[in-house]
Amino acid sequence: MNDKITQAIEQVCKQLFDSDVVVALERPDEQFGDVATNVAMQLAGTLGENPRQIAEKIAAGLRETVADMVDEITVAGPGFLNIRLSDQELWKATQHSPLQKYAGQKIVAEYSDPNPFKILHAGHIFTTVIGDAIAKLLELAGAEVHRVNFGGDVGLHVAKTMYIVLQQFDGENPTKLADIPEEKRSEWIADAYVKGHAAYLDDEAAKAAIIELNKCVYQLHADDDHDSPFAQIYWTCRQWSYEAFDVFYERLGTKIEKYYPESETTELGMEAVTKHIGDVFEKSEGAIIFRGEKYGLHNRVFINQQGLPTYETKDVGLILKKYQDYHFDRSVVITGNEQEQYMGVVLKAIEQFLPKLAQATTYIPHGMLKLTGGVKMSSRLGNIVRANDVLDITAEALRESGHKPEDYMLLAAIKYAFLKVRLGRDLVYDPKESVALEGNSGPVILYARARARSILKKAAAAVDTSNNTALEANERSLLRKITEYTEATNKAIEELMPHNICTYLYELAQDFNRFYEHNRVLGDPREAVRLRLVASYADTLQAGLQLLNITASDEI
RNA sequence: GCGCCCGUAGCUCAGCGGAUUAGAGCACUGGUCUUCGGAACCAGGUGUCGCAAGUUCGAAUCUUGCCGGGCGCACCA
Repeated sequence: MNDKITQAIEQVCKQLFDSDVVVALERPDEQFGDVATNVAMQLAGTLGENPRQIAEKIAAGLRETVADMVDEITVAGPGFLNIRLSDQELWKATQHSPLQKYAGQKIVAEYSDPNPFKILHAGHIFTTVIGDAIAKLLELAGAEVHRVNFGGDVGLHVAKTMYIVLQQFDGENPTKLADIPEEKRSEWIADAYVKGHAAYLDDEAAKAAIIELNKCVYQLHADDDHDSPFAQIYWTCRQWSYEAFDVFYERLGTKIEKYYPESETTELGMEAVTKHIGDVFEKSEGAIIFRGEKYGLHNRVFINQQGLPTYETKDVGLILKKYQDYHFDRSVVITGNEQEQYMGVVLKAIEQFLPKLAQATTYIPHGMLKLTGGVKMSSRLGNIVRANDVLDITAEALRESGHKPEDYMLLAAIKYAFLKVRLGRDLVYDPKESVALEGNSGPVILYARARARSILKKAAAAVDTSNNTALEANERSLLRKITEYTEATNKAIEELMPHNICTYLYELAQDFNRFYEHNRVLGDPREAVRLRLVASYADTLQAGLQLLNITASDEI
């Protein structure tokens, strides 16, 4: 619909002024019309004419070419061109056709990134929900999306965990693994990490032992060792971590199709970095570094003094590995913004020897998750808020408000709360507010949808889809709001920011509530048309919720 | 010290260059309705849009400086 109007305006401008302006349509205040454009003001500069006069000329031309689609075309203010569509065109506009910005593209979306040998913390649930919503947006825009994550199965944190495990097992005794009950595995690993981390900080001997273990873990991978007692413990613990991730993702309603462990990216990374010592990387104090300061960035170590790859090199390997596996058109990487500058350095380094891969990468940083009261959650400290804690405090909030903490409601509350603020901002999470039955919350949207579905179920009349019934002003107003879904999703796609969807859904629900309060549907002479409105409204809410990966229910 | 991000009503946030009064929700106050799911609707009012300059016909929105907060700055991830 908008395409036709846009084309018509461009055509008229071409005919009248021989101008090739690109027309951008906006959504004006309702009193002015359904769509508007400021082309006349743009043209005024180049043509040296009064923008209002230009607008009048364009309006006259348009009245000829799009007469069948519009009710009224007016000129207002400094030269805005306002167009009021016909009812039929508005109905057509409820058939949403999202911007196909990524049509036919294969996109690898990396997010969540939990580390095996550690526990999932609150930040992971946040980043996973955000990553999921972005993946959904990419799919809506026509992409084939592959969801992957990246986690450290080698490195100091692994050595810290293994140090305590070995202590508890009285050495390399894999048979002791059987003593750990299945349901206690992730807690047990988490606990070992926390203790290992503390030992590393407090105890010099432990620190030395952990550094040694770190090398052992790298060696284990180099040797492809699956048989030694040490290796058996290592691989089993890694597997247990991955199983815990599977459970977590399933509960959140997502599926990560591939877990990239760092161990599988080190070789490719080392190869690439080593190959470019001299032209891209350089030696410094016994390490191999990238001199980011040449580009206004930080210098970073890629291979440390012991000859081991740092995270930087593993990330270089990761992008190569992803490309080997998928031959993607675009790689989207989503992480917390504390890594933003780090990422800048890695991408700049990659740009030096693989410019195409760097250009095909979209990095999306998001903010930090905080609890009400401003408590920040750290992944390094032992006293962290765990991912499950977030689910638990939300369940508790539901109970306190007198509701069953069913998962669909729990997740709707959490996901919506996480997604409703502009991407990039820190989020202050208030579980009470997230489950609130009023205000801009997930449960409110769920309820709004359930209510609309209930009306439709009770309806006796057939829905009037004829376009023969002229709409009343308040009906038309609601319909207009429903058609805005397309703009909301397009904006979300364009910016890759899901909060646009939340903002819109809430506005829509508010508008509907107002309409519904003052207009009867069932039993009213206008029931048939109004049912069509209610159905369209319910469908729109449903589409929006799906985009946010929120599951709705008809019975609440 | 340098760099990146952020600063909008008491609180949580939209708005991120255009239509002379900057919007929601929460909280607070009053009202409507024997309610198609009342988890509703209506009314009531607060803001030097951190501060100051600049660009523009026009700035919460762009630029610069300052103030305040968060994060990052070499062998952790």
